[in-house]
Amino acid sequence: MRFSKKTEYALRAVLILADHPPNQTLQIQELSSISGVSVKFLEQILLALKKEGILRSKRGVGGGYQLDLPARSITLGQVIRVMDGDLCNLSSTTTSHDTPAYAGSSGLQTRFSEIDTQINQVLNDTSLEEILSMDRPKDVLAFDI
Amino acid sequence: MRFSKKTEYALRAVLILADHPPNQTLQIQELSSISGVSVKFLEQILLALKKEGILRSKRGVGGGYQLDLPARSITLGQVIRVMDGDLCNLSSTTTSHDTPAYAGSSGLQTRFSEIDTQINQVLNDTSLEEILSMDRPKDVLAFDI
DNA sequence: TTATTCCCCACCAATTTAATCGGGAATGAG
DNA sequence: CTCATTCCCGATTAAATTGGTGGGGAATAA
Repeated sequence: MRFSKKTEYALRAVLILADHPPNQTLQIQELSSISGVSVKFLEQILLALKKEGILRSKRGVGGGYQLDLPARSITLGQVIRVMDGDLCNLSSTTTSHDTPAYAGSSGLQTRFSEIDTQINQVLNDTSLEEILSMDRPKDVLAFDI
Repeated sequence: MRFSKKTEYALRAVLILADHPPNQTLQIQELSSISGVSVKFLEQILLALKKEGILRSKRGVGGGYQLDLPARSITLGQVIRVMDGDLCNLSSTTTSHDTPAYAGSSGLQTRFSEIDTQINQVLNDTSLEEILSMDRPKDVLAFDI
């Protein structure tokens, strides 16, 4: 059980955007060279993120992408969910008529849904801003002056 | 991000075995019809579980499979790990030479490793017995007499 | 009206997942 | 001993998903 490349690339992209001034747009070409993801593949990802209201974009000269919300209020959970859908899902794999005994142990369902909730709590509680500040804790440096 | 069929079927199988008297063996044919999983596919799964010491088996007439440990001391984590390997790994998705800026935000790594720990705690803390008692809480009924 | 930049959909290749097939080896009954 | 039974095991195949490409269309602003 791991995260897909798409999810990983999406996280790279939004972190790059979060690391730039909020009213500056970045073109897909720039995002591509910074993140190391091909323009065409990134395109799919950015469009999906846009459709979900995480990014906004502008066409034509001087256009590009930017976050549609402050980095403080975009969470890992939101981004991941756009790309990968539900986390920790067991029941979605069972088809409609396929319900023999033990196909869906309700106890099992319950446990997995609890786990799902826990994961989501952590992911929905971590903002892009928080990730950035973990990467370069400049606040801490202030104390060294 | 979801669990594979193999994992799901493995969980079905061990729950069925956990729901039978500990010293009774079930043949693969029975497990197949109860769980709704084909004999041949189930075979792969049971052999993997056996190799990891979760099941034991006996060949010939009257043979079959049974848990190699009490249901109380087999956890969801053990079963899932046999089928799917590591849970929730992000760092493994980045290849060696592929490390441009933002490829590995250390803050992101840290957060994901925290999440991984949390998931494992829940999964390693839930036994088959516990799942069964969630499915049919007969202890609760005793109070109604 | 034209260069620029995002938008959209279809396609392809590689990998992984799901499942099947055809025997082989241990076990115990007779 | 031999034979039915039941697990063991590797190879193969089919379907689905993932990762990635390509080509053209639509908005925007100079």
